[in-house]
Amino acid sequence: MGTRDEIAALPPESDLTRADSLAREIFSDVANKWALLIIEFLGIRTMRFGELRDAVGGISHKMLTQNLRTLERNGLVTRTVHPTIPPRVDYSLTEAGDALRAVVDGMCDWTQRYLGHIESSRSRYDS
Amino acid sequence: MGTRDEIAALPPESDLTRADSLAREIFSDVANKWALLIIEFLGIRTMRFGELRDAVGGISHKMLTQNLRTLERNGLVTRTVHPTIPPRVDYSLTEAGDALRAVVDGMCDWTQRYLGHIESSRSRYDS
DNA sequence: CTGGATCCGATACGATACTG
DNA sequence: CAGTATCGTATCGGATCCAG
Repeated sequence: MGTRDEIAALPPESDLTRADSLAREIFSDVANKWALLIIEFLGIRTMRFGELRDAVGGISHKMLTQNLRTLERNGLVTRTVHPTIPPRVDYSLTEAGDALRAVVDGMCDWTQRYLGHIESSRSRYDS
Repeated sequence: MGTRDEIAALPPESDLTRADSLAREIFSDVANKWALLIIEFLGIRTMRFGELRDAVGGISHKMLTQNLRTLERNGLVTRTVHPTIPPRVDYSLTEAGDALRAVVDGMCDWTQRYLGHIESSRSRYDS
């Protein structure tokens, strides 16, 4: 009765189609360059603020603190302050953070694997 | 003779530590909210420009075209123009794009799984 | 319908200076 | 050493108008 076409034309289904606004917000929080890089490097081992800055590389003091605060608020990173002089602060992944790290690992692997493919695609496109 | 401590203090190893600037640039291209959402939805099926805009939701005309161009340039998305009136343009994932989609799927799963965890962590942090 | 161009506000980001 | 605050600048991103 003409409904087949309409069904076929319906919007697609996926986790994010069904997701509420909170899921979208979290996805946006997490799907950003600095947050993922921080997760990736903290996955190697617990690090101090300065170590993390050097490891990530190219991130400013301000962006690092800002992203670490968001990560801490979302419960992906724990912040341990040692009341010494000079102060020492250790950052490490929570269980949730480590689970995300596994995903980011996959993304790093993907980047390595398709590096050449992407490079040649770019030169083709730019010509 | 005292080198053990220095070795222990060396920067950590990881795919991204060894990565050259190109890998970093690609990672930055890919690790952004809109690009990942587009990849995720195109993974369901080939879509036209308008369908994709509706599916992603909340993305502006400008951001969609802009991100699609970058995705196309990097060889993650193919753009097929049908010379009809009105014009019809289909977007779909390449093999590289589909490989990335698998990673993004993992990220969507992660979001769903830790949604409650993150929500409670936030209220704890905000108090 | 798709897509480019432009204007304009929001915010991401870097540099710097200051505190404990 | 770690963190906050402030100031510019650059890029992000939305709204709108016009063209094929």
